[in-house]
Formats: sequence, structure tokens, C-alpha cells
Amino acid sequence: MDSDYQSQARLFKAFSDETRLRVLEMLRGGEKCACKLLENLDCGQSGLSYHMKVLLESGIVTSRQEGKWTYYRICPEGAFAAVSLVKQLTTVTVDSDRCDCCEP
Amino acid sequence: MDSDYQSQARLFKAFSDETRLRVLEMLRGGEKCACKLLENLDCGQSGLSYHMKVLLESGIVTSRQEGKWTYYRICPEGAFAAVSLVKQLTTVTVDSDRCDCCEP
DNA sequence: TTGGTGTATCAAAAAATTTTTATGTGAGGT
DNA sequence: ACCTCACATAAAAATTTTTTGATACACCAA
Repeated sequence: MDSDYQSQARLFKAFSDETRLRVLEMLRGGEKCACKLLENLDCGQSGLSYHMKVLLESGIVTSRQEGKWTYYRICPEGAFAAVSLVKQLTTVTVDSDRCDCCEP
Repeated sequence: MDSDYQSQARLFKAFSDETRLRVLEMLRGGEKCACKLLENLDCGQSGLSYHMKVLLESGIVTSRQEGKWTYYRICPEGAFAAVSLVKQLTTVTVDSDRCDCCEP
């Protein structure tokens, strides 16, 4: 279906970092503003900004601006897409037989 | 449940590479030997070996040895674990309200 | 045993990601 | 307007991942 390996890889890269996993865990508890996330992370402000950009671009998180604050939350559509993709990537499409391509 | 961010990150890293995604796509069609995978990839033999190691260590692929050949296939348990983990990581646990931690 | 084939491993180089530091920008408040 | 705060962006440095090339190892056949 989706043959763009690069964009699929990008989605998983969003999940492939400890800091971003910590952020997701916090967001599971509901919307949070950047400053609140920062409090509970071991990274600098610009570091968080970088990580949030990765999460936003992957589609699993959305943000809204309010005054000078930015709030982040998990995006249900993006989350669903991620789950679907993992399922798709790991679903075997044949009755799994032994490969005998190299038998003598 | 699982609080080991590092090992979670490792699982997703397995999915975060174009070559490995191509391998998974091939394995969806059933077990394949290394040489068959290699034919359809743009990487060297040692490169494939490296990528397969990453996939094996993530648990989404298993291998079996037969003579001098190695056969790989998707591991249903590992695949299921991956799907579960994505679900867990993206499931919001509260009725999603606005965060007001920074309101004046 | 010897030689060839299929994979794995190691080390170095190359490439990509993450962190850090410095600076920029926009929203409010005074 | 000017200052400050919250966050973004840019560039450089640090770290991690991937690729490459050489070599090692296991298996098989002659």
C-alpha cells in the first residue's frame, strides 16, 4: 500500500529515542505544555524543541499555541496510523512454509 | 508496565531503517534465506548481516540455521509485542482536557 | 584434508542523529 | 517602545548508527 519506506522509517524514528518515549508517557496523562515536559526531562530547552518537532512531524503528536505557551498532546489519528503500520509490516501474507530456495 | 525506555527504543530502531523495512516486506511473503534477501537489497553481505542482527535482537524476526544457510522469518510473538507497545505508548489515560498549568 | 560457499564479526570510515550553545522571534506586560 | 518570557532555529560538537572492506568461521563436497 504505502511504498515509501523512508516516511515509514521516519515514523518509527520518532519512537526510537528515550527522551521522546518519556514525552509520550507524559502526554498519555493528557495535554502538557512545553515547560511542564521540560521539568521532567533531562535535556535543555532547545533539545526539547528538537524532540517535539520530530514527534510533530511523525504525526503522533499535535500542538496548539496559546499566548506564549505551546501545548502538546497525542494525536489519536497518528497513533492509530502507527499501530496500523506495525500490524501491516509484520503480517505474514502466506501460510508460513519453510523456504527451500537453497536446498541442494 | 515496561519502564525500560532503552529497550523500547531499541525495538523501534529496528523498524527505523529503509533496508530493514524492505527485509520485513520480503519476510511477509514467508521465510527467506539470507542470500535471497541479499539479491533484492542494495547492500553488501556484511551489511545485511548487521541489519538482520538488529531485527533479531528486536524480537520481530527469528532465524534458523540449516547447513550453511540461514533462514529468517517474522516472529508472530515479537510482532504482537510491537503492536501492543505502540498501542500502549499512544493510549491516553485521561479524558483529554486542556492543560492549564501555565495560565495566568 | 583441502578448497569453496554462505554468514558472521571486526575495525575503520562515512553518514545520520542528538546535544549543546548562541541567537532569533513573537506574545505580553509595563 | 522596551523588556522579559517561552519557545524556535542555527551552527558546532558529541554521539550513534550504518556502510564498507578485510578476515574468520562453519559447513559441505571432492
